[in-house]
Amino acid sequence: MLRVSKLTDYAVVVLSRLEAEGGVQTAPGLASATGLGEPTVAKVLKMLAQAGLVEGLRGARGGYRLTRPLAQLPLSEVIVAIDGPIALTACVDGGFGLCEAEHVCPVRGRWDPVNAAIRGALSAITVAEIAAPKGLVPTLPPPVPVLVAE
Amino acid sequence: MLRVSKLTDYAVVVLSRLEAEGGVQTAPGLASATGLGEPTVAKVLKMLAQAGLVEGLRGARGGYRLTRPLAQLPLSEVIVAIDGPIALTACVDGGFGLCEAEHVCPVRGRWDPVNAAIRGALSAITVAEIAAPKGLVPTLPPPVPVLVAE
DNA sequence: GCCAATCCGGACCAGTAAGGTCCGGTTTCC
DNA sequence: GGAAACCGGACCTTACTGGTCCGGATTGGC
Repeated sequence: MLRVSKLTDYAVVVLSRLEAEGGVQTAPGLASATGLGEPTVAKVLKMLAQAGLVEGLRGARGGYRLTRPLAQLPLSEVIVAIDGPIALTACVDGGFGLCEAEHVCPVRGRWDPVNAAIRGALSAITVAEIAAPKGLVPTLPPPVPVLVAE
Repeated sequence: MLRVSKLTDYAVVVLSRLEAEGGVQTAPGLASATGLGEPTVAKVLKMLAQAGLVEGLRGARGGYRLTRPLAQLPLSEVIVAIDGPIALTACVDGGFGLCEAEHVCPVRGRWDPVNAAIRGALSAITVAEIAAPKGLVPTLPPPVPVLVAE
């Protein structure tokens, strides 16, 4: 656990491609460019558009466009857009203790500082940093298939 | 997403109780003290024992004991003990790109710095900090049941 | 003015993993 | 010798992710 969803991973890839190419690009185009499934890419784009990280242009000749350069886009925003609010535990955030069974629920940990620390760490990293440091490297040289220790 | 499992939450509660009371305590005792299910508490304790965060004493008059004060126990260790290694995405860590389909997998993001940042943030927080800042507050005063906006 | 391309919003289903429980075995104290 | 407790699993149910698909709305081109 403590994972982000695959969609978030895809989002970074798509955003990276979006910036590398520049301009307006269609969902099918991005799908073939990234090698991901077309419906999946469309889903990711829709989520990013709802969050305002990309702009969707409808109609023929439509597509998606970045609203910000990736260097100004903290990773935390992408995660929030795809995975929802960053809260490590279920019953926190707002913290009125309104669990279903508040009087029974013994989990009175203060996870808020933890959440804040995670948010801080994730806000300090931009998508540009993890997308592709210097240009895209679509394929690595095939490594020697050594025996992988399980 | 980006959640830790409930077991991790329980672990913090159990550890907190373990330190508050001091000495050796049994799984059933901790269960009733925390209000959690007995098998669940036992499961958490077993995991913590395997990770060396608590010490299990077998036999009658057995139980569990802390191996370290909580102030010296970073939260990251608890998370690793319960949730496994901290790696936000599936195909990272070690990073030989040995996904099942490496030549197809377009996810070439560098998540390693992100993982490192998360680990750093989680290592800087001790269990003592989130467990119960000043003594246990087992029950909050019942808040006025205002209408909760959905 | 019609048609095609494209985004939009949702419903839908299969696979996986968390959450929680239970059982037999072993160790230790009374 | 018996009871109390830990140990190491297996087991099942539920929820959610991951991925696909469809009808509707919008816009540009012929």
